[in-house]
Amino acid sequence: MTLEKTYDPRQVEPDVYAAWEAAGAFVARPDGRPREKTFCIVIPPPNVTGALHLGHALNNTLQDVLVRWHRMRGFNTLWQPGTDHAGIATQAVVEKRIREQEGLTRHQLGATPREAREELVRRIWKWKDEYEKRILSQLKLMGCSCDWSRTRFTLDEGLSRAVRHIFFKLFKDGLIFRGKRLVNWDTQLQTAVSDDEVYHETVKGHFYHIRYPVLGEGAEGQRDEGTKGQRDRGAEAIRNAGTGPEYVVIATTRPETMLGDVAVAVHPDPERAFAEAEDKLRAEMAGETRASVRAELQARLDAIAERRTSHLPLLLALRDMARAGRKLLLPLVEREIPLICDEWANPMLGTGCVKITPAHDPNDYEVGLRHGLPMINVMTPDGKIARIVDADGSVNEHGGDYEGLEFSTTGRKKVVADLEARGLLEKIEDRDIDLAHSDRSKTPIEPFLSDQWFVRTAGMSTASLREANSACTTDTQMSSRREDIPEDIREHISGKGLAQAAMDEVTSGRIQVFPSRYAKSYLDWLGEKRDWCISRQLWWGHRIPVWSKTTDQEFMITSDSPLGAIQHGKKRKVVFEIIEKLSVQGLCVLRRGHGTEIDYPSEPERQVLGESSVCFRDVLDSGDRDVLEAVGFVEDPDVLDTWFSSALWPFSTLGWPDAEDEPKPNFLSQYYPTSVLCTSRDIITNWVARMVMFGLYVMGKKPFDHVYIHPKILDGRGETMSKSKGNGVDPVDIIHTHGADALRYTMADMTTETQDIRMPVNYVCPHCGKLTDQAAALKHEEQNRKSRGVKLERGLQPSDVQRVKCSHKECGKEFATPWADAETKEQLGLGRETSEKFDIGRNFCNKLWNAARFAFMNLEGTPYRRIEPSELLPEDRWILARLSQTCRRVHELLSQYQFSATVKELRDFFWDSLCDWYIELTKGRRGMSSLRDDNSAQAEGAPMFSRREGLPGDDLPSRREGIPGHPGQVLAFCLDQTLRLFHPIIPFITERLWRQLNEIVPRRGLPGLAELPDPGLAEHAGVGLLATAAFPPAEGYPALEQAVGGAQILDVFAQLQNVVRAVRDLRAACKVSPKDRVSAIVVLPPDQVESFRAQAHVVQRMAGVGEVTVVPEGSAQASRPKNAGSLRAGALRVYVPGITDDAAERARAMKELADVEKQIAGKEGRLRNEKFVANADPELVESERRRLAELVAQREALKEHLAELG
RNA sequence: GGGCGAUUAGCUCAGUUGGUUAGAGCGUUCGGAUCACACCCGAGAGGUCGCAGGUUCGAGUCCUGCAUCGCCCA
Repeated sequence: MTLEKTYDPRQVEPDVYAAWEAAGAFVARPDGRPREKTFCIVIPPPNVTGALHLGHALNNTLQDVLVRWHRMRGFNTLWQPGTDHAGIATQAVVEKRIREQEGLTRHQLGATPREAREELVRRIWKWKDEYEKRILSQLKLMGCSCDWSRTRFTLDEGLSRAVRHIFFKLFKDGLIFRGKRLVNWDTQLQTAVSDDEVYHETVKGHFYHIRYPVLGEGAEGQRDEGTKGQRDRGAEAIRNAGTGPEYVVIATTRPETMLGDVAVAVHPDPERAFAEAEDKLRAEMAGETRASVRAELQARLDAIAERRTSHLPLLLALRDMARAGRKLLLPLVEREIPLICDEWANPMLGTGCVKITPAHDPNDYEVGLRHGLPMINVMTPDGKIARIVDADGSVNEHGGDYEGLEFSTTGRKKVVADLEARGLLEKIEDRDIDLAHSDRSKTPIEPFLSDQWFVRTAGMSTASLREANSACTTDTQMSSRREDIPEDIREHISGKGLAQAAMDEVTSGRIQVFPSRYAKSYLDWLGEKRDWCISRQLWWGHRIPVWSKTTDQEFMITSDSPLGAIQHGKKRKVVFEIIEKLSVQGLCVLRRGHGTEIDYPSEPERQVLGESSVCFRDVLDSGDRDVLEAVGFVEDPDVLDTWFSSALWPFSTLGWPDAEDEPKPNFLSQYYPTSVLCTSRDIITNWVARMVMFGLYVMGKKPFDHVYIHPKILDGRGETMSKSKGNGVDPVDIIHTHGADALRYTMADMTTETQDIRMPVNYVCPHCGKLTDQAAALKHEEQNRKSRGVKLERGLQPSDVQRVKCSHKECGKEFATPWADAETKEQLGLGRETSEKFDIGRNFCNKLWNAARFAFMNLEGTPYRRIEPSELLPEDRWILARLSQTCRRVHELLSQYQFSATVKELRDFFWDSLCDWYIELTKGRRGMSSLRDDNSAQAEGAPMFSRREGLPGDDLPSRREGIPGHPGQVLAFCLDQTLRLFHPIIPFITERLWRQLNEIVPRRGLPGLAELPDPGLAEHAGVGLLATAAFPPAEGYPALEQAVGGAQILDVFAQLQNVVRAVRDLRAACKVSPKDRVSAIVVLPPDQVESFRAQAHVVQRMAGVGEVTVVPEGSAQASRPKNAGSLRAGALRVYVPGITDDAAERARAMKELADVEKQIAGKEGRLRNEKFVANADPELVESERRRLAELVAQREALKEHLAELG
């Protein structure tokens, strides 16, 4: 079986992966091995919205490196794979497709709401099946060594059960509640979206200044006299105002929200606010020297002074009016609203007064809570103006004019027009507005007051906790499962709060974060202990397992007996029975009173008017549903936030809750807590923090020991790659152009501790094969479109572009991008995406392939016998010392997640040391007899690795006698170790080469120095795969290192390398042809002469030197011959006679002299400095002196040399 | 507004607790069809380490301020 000259991944990867799978190499089995020898990673489940891009390729490459490394180290290893349903993202993508292809909304997919919902969900499952398949195949093509038999999906039955169980537990423990909250509302998708699904964009808008008439003192009384409804009530109010201003002017960018105004606020102490602003500016001024900045500060001070005159008196007057309880008349809807004092009103901005619309603005919402104001919602879920009600719930008689208009478009227009008609619009200013948009629908977000479910993450007092547990649960029949976690831990966690518990894991070091700086964002976020809104108004996801009913007078729940006390007329018995029956499976009841506050769980005996909710741990059968519905319970229509199920991933995938009842060891007991979570920084809060909270809460143990945060992949323009953005590059495209190992090698090589990795993207022209830069192509296309008059709101994304012109002049043909439709691809040819970056990996693989190929050509028949250290040549000793050192470093670096440094270390060993020096040196060696068995039929004395006659050095006396040593054994050993060390990073090629190595040199190692298990024997148990072979030891090979002279041989060889490089430099500078041999005279201290003779062949072979003469310093031959180049390396001097290009040699020597003098100057300066000599480490001072002496000697030699050159 | 990070060769990035002449890969220049590899081999050029101060015998590294860019949170 011979190897191709160039490595072709396509001929290797499929077979290798098939071999791994056939052998079950990735299948994990719980075997009770201790924690120290168990390694588990749960994959951050890719969402099924779309295919994976290079960001995922990075994420999964690094995980696979860690997993394979541990598997080879003999750990019981599990990499748990799976995918995530990604509620909103996936639903949005599928809905969008249905809209585009069929022109239907999700509500139109069925005759009834239930049918529509079922149809949409059915279609999303279809989508999911398609993309899950694609994603799993992408992971396999990358070489990921997951245990595929354990693949999970967040909506699987098992995982859904886990979701219901934890929801139930949280509900029962009083950590889940329902409340009205202001949320980010996507009016198109009609759902709340979380903050991280919102992006902000500055748009051109207006600042509307509106007059709100002030009602006269006692105006409230007048209202009762029946003037309500009078058309010109506003004008009347002004007349009634009597003293003080007639209007209050407020400014707003969203005038339509005024329909929901419930107050106008003014600062409680405007005087102080002015003073504080001025103090702050003066303080800045005091520390400032730059004139321009001072001028600017002064201008701002002047502006405040002016404002003091223009605005302050009015603001003070308004403040006093607010204190006096004066009211305003909200125009259009003619609602009386109070003037209030609140610090939210900024006296420095606009008019200094601010309208308060708690149901439509987050800040106003806070003000509303502070002042106990009503919250009037004036928008419908689909973004229209709602039926306007007033604070008491009565329908506002003027609201009809507006109801049904589009909220922020036609509604705004009419509001503004009507205000203008009434003379209440003072002015309109242009203004840039920061507007929140939904990432999913790209439409503006409206703050919206709605019912949502929350998880409480802050702590509760022990008392309220106990009450919560006793008041609301009926867990008489609960399984014994909860006892697995001691009650005090449960209580402790609930008591201090989930967030605090999760923070403590990190601050205590029980969970370590790499790089450590990311611990801060985790702690900062959790420190806010905000309630987590877990409901989403979607159809795709885990249905919230709660049924609710609005109660009336007859329907009562009391805490002492939640089962028996539900009364509902005649149906009482039925309800009792169903609830009792369900309670066996687990049930609890949450009481909730009126309004927005949660009436829970105090006042146990109070009659409740409002809503009762029942939570079920298990799925209801249809009979139970019917009964519940018959008595008026309604299933909650919402689904859970996707992160809720993701937060369970580390234990739900391992079989919780069922596994708790199974015999041990099982997957849960063996692999939880997992070892490391490997992800990118943008989901530290959404995901990592929540996994820790839920892991502690449910399992009583952290979910992982380490969190490793890797960089993000940016495209050529510096934008992060993302599925929804449309700039993701498919790793399969890279595998197509470069191979999976090249992809992985490059990924690992680029993974430093920085936060981002720039990845310029190219298209491969299908016509000429050359590359076209994507960023440039996009820019070009943008200009094209602009010149055609197309308006672009945002820059083009790769997914916006279907066709691109090859940027090479001689080609210039158009081709289709991966985002084009099938027809265009067919017509123009597909220009795949790739990146030149991956050439690094491809080139590396080819080098490895060829080095192995060379070795295989020469290693046939390599013996396996004991080697005495004295038989080894310097290069043998050196490469073995290097190998041992490399093993150690690789372990150190990988255990610190230093992937780039690991690759660099390995590359240096393999390419620079093994290929460029060691393998080159074996080419000059004879020694068939020692390479092969003595009784081998091969003739002795022939060159070992080269068929070429007359190599330089062949004529040396020692050569003819044959050089001792066992290069075959050493080389086979080094190659074996290299393949093992590289396997986690580039598994395919190493597996393939190792297979061949096993055929050619089945028994290898250095008996007596470093033993290796026989690949055919114990460690492989008949499998014979590198994927399950032993990784080189963490401590390297200490005995071997000692035998070959350890650190000393590294120094000796480094000096030899310097000599070789110096001679090569001289040859190149003086244009000596590579074909020509030169001779060399090496002058060195007498005591080193003998040992250097044993190394001379290195200089000969590596520097193209024919004859080496070694002479002691001071001897007759030690002076420089005529026409000789002169070089120096440490204590050693080299003359190379026969350099005929004097000018070149002079230039080279001059340059070297300048270099040396520069160094001398530096050292002299430093040593002349008494403080340096006094303060610096004495060893450092001494070495500086030594070095200076060497440099001075070198300078003298160079000067002499130059003088002779003339 | 608060936090985190970045700024080092033409490009992409390393640079450990401060200490030889600041490194690598790519690109570039010169030389090389050599017999494992031209996806290769050998040699070279290329940097006042973003700016301004400070600490120190000594600063790419530590401190302060500024500038530009990116991300996260308000």
